[in-house]
Amino acid sequence: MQLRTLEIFCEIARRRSFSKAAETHGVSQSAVSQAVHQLEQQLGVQLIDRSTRPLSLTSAGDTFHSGLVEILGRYHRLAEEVSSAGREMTGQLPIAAIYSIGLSYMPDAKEEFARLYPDVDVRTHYGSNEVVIKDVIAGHAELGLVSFPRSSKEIVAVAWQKEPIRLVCSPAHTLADKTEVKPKDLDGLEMVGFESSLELRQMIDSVLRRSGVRIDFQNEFDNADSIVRAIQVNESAGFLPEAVIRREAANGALRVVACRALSMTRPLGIIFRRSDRPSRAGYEFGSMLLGRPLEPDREKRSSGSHRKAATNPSLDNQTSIVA
Amino acid sequence: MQLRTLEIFCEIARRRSFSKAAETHGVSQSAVSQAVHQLEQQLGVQLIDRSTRPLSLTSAGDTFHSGLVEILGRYHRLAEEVSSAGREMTGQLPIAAIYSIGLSYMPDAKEEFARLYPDVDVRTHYGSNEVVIKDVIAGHAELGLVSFPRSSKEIVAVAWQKEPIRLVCSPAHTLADKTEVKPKDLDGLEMVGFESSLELRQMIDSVLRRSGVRIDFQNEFDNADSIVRAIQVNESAGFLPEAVIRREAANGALRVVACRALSMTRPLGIIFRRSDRPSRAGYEFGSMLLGRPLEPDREKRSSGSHRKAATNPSLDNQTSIVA
DNA sequence: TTTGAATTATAAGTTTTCCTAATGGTGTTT
DNA sequence: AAACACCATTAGGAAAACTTATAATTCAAA
Repeated sequence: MQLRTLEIFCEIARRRSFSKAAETHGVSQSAVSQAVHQLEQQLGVQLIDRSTRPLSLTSAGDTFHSGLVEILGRYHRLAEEVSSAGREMTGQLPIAAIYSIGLSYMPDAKEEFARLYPDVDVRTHYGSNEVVIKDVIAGHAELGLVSFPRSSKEIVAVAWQKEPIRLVCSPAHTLADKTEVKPKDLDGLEMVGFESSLELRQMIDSVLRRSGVRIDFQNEFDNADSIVRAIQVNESAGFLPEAVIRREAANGALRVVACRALSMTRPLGIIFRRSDRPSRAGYEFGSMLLGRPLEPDREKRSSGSHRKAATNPSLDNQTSIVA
Repeated sequence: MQLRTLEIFCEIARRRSFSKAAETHGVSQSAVSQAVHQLEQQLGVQLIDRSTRPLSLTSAGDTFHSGLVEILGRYHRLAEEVSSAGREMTGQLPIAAIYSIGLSYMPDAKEEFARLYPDVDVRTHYGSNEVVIKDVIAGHAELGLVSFPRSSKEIVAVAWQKEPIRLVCSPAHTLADKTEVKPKDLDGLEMVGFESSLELRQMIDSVLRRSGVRIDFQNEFDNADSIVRAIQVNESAGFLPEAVIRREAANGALRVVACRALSMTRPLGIIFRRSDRPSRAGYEFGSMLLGRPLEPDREKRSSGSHRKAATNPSLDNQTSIVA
C-alpha cells in the first residue's frame, strides 16, 4: 500500500472530487481513479459512493477517512521530527526566483532571514519561470519562486500571493494624461507585450478577449525588463506585473493607468521537490515568506453553503479579475 | 513512500537484522537494503548504524521506530475495522490443505466451526503442499494448511504447530518387536520414503546424515498414503508424520518404533494471500485453528540476554530435534 | 594477522507497478 | 434532450521495485 494513495483518498474526501484531488497531487485523474479502486479492492469495501454528484463517502469511507487524517498527521509529525535531526540551520540555501520577484521581494526577505538565521548562506539565482522550475527539479535550488505555480509529480506548489498586473505607458503616450480609462478606450491600440507562449500573456489575451478589446502587440519579449525599455523607447504601452514597474512608476519614467474592468492578477507561488522535503532552512525561509507554515495547498471545504463562486472556477488558481 | 517499507524497517528494528526481516517479509535481502537506503535518503537521516554487529538503531532510528509501531498499529486496526464492514460471516469459505492435515485435523475443525458459524459453508480441497500453495496464490482457496510454511511476496505464512515424525514399520519387520532403538540399529536398513525433492525428505536425510545413519530408500513416493501401503506390502519401514499413521498405529497395522536421538518434527502452518486479507470467516477459522488471532509471525525479541540458542538458528522455522 | 563465516552494499537486468493519454459512460444542468 | 462535468476503463509506456550475482564489511577464530 502506497502512502500516497492514502493521502489521495483523504484529499478526495476533503474536496469531494477525484479530479481536484488529482490536480493537487500532480497526477492524472485516471491515476487517482485507479488508486482508489485498488484501495477499495484491498480493503474489500466500497469507500466512495459514485452514484451521486458530488460524490459522497460511504460509512466505511467516512470511518476510514477520519482515522487516516489522524494517522497521516501523526506520521508527518514523526517524519518531520526524525528528519529534522539531520537538518541543521547552517550551510547554503540555494533559491531560484523569477526576475520580478527577485527584484521586488527577495532583497528584503534575505535581509530579514539573515537576521533570524545568520548561519545560513542564502544563494539566489534568477531566471525565467521555466528555468526556475528546472532548477528545482534538478535539485540546484531547494525552493523556487514562480508565477502560475502548479504541482506536478516532481513538484509541490504552494500559493503565495496574487500580484496585480498594471497597465502602464510612456509619459509621452496618449493614455499618459488619463488616470482612469475604459476598456473601449484601449481598442485597437499598439502595445508591447510578452511572448504569446508565456502563461501571463495568455491570461492577458483571454481577459482582453472577454472584454472585447483588441490590442495589437507588435513587439513581444520573453522578459519584463525588455518590455519596460521598449515601452520607454517606443513611447508605447503594455501590461506588466506591479513589482516590475514600481520604481519606474515612482520616479515618473512610466505612468500607471487604471482600468478597473481589466484588473488582473497573476498568482505567485513557492515550489519545492516532492521527493525529498526541503531542509530546515528552506522550510523556514518559505514559511517566513508565506507568513504561515510551508505546506501544500489545501482548499478549505465550503462550509455547508452551496453558492457558487462568482469567478470561473476553472481559473481559480490561475488568474482572477479583481472587481 | 511504501507502507511496506515502514513495516520492513520496524521488522529490522525488532530483529536487528536486514536478512531476517527480509525473510519474514518474503523478499530478498537486497530489496530490504535498498528500501532502507531509500527511506533514509528521503528522511535525510541515518536510521541504522551498520558499523556494528548486530546492527543498532541511531537515535533518530529509535525515535522513528517507536513512532512507527504506534502508527502502523493504528493503521492496521483501522483497516481491519473498515474492511470488516464488507465481510459477512456467511457464504463459502474455500480452504486448501495437505492430505495429512485434511485427514487428521480438518474434520474436527470443520465441525467446531460449523457450530460457531452455521452460515459459513466451509469447502475443503486436499492436495500436495505445492498444490495448496498454488491454490492460495490463485485465489481458489482463502486459507492454506501446509507443511514447512514460508512467507513469500504473494503469501503470508503463520506457524501453527510442529508435528512429530515417527519411525514406523510393518508388524513383520525386524524392528517391530523393539520399542526403542538406537540410531546405529538403523544403519544400512532399507526403507520406503518420500521423493528426495520434497522438503520433508530433505529434512529427514539431513538428520540421518548428522547421526551417521545410512538408510537405503529404495522406494520413493510423493505422498504419505502410498508410503504407508508400501510399508505394509513390502514389510518395510519408514519415517512418517504422526497424523498419517495414527489410525494404523492404533489398530496394529503399523508399529511405531521410538528412536530418541532421531526425533524430528515438521512445522505446519497456515498461509493466505498477502494482497487481500482473508475474509472475516477465513480469519475466524484460522484463529480457531491457531488458538490465537491469525496474524503474521513475529519473533519475540530476546530480552537482554545474549545467549545463543542451542539449536542451529538457520533451521529454526524449518525443523527441530526434540531432545 | 589471516582466514572464514555471516552479513550488508552494490550492480545489472528483469518484473511489476504505476501513470498517462485517449475514450466511453453516467449523473447534472440548462 | 443536449451539453457539460465528472469518473471508469483500456492499452501502452515510464518508473519503481525486486532478484540474482557479486563485492565489501564486520566479527571471530585460527
